[in-house]
Amino acid sequence: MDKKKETITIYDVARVAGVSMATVSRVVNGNSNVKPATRKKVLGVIEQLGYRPNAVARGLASKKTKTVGVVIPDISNAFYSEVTRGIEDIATMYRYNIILCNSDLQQERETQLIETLLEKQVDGLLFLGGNVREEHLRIYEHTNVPVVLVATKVEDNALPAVGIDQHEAAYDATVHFIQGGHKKIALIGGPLTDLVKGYPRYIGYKHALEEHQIEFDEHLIRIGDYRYDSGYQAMSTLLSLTDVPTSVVVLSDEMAVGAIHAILDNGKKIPEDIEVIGYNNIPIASQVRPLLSTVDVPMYDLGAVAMRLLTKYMHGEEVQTGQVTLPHSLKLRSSTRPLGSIEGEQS
Amino acid sequence: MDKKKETITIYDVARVAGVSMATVSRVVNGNSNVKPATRKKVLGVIEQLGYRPNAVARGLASKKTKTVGVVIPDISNAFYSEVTRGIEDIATMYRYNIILCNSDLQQERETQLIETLLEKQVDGLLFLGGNVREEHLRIYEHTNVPVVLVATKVEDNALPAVGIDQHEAAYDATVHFIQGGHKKIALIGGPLTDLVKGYPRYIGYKHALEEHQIEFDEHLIRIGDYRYDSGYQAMSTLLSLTDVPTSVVVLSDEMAVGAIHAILDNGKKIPEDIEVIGYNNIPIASQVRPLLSTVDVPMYDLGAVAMRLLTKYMHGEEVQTGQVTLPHSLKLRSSTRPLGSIEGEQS
DNA sequence: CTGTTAGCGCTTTCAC
DNA sequence: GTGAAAGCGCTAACAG
Repeated sequence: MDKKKETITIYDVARVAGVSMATVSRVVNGNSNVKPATRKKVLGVIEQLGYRPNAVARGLASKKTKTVGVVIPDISNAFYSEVTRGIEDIATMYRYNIILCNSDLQQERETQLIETLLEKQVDGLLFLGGNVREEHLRIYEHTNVPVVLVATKVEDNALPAVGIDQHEAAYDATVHFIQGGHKKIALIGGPLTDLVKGYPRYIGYKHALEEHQIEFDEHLIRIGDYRYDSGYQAMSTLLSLTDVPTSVVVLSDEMAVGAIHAILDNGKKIPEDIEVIGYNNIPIASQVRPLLSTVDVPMYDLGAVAMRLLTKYMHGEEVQTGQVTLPHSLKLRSSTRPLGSIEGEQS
Repeated sequence: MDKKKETITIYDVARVAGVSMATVSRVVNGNSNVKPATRKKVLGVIEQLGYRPNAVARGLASKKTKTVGVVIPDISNAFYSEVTRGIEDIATMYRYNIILCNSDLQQERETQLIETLLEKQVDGLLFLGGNVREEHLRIYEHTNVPVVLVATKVEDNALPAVGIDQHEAAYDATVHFIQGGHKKIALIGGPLTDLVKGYPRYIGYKHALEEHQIEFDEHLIRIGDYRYDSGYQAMSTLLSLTDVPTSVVVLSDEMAVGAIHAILDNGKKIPEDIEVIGYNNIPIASQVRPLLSTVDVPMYDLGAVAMRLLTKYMHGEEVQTGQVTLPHSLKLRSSTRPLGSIEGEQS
């Protein structure tokens, strides 16, 4: 029997089972007020007819879609895909579906995606990375859909957010080198106009130097786009300095791997000649030689906590705006020397 | 004025603009049969009220959601995320939205996701990688929703699919080594029970040897799970052979990078001592030292072509079942020696 | 060009 | 426990 073509509805099930639509609806939704015998009969008919509930109709009638929208800047970025894993696991647990959308780092597309998601009547929205702009805020203001930011934040903490302390993480990485006796510590960072990552991390680096009376030297600063090539480029120019740095804090693992290769291609040794520390601890950090020391960011947890927060929010619980800060740590591998093994090569 | 709380509908717009719902619907949907003046007025009211069309209601009424579901085995796999890019670009072009779902390689979840997507009334379905099982086929049989497979296929070519010739690609890689004078060519592959990738690639390798009268040696075969660690492991055991291979075909780039590191950690040189060739040409292939030679698979195009095919299918055009095969090639970098530079070290 | 009128398939009071 | 009936917000004939 070919079940193609004819869509079978709750009405069909009701008719065949000899009950009302309401009853069928009750058993489909696990409502307890149904006599076991009736339930069994209905379930049988559902099976027999191959009935599949229409989520669109349900969404319209109940004004709930059990769906949350996730806007992600770049799906091929390991950081975000790991965060997404955390989101998905918790969403599955609470029986929410995810609509994952890729903004591809384009602002226009970002706004458009949020609009589309709202049109689709998602019950909640997770916005990852990227900059939250005026435009977004205006959209959020005019909707009742709960929004949680992940790995980004907004001025005035107007929205709930989950992230780490970017300033402190960069500070910690820099201090590690200072404690190792380094004086010439270079930085390969992100655009300083990026108020979420680039700038606060830069300031963290700077503060570390200041607090330890190390002179800040702007020649040791390079700005990349967080990707491999820019890390390679940046490191290459650093290597051409007359006074080559003895260590470098790189504010993304991908750039750090690029930097490592630039150093290696230059004939220098890691960590003997130059030590490198990355940021995020994505898989590639342990798939490169030497193994990359890096700031360990709890990516999965970022997603999981955010999704958990969102479920509370969607269920009407009060949710604080402002950031929930998750802990980070330093994951030391072989692109840095163990502390205590300092030789005297930095003047 | 706070637009929160009250949902404003097409009816509100109609009332304020002094027209009928039908007219509002027409302008929202870009129907040309509206007097410019009327259109303008309606548009004004929409703007003023901040009206946002309800896609759920529209979906119910029109029986079209302009949404396609994409089931992907692993979002953190670079291969699939690149394919997804291709899908997204074409989808955007044809004004379709994407619901991206991650099955996490779990079969049960795969089936469940397909069901959910169907409940959500997607207009089409793209199924990436993974094995298409009986269970799926049964679901597909009972629905009118067009399905296109990407980077996988099914027995009897029962469904339209887009992919490359796996057999030939592995064959080509192997032949490259044979032409380079190699006799001891190892293979790090995937499970032979995997009829989509593992097995056909293995057969491609085997055929290449056979056709060139090179003895097949099962000691040179290792099976991994396509990931870094398994590549490292596999290569390590290959390295401990009394008769170490002089070249190795690795059926995923991640495993290939693992293999490279195993070789390097073993103190051997690439490509001088051992040549390595990978598979897929994901970004990491050009972010490793030495740069990885690999089978260049048109990942983006796989996605783009599949999505294009699906749009045709959704628009009622006849679509052939069976695979559309896209071309692949060898991308030679520095983990292999240039052909013609053969020295005599293979006996 | 524009309005009227049925539904789309389901949930949800409100009765019984 | 179960049913009847009123929508949810929108589209799509059909009329005019």
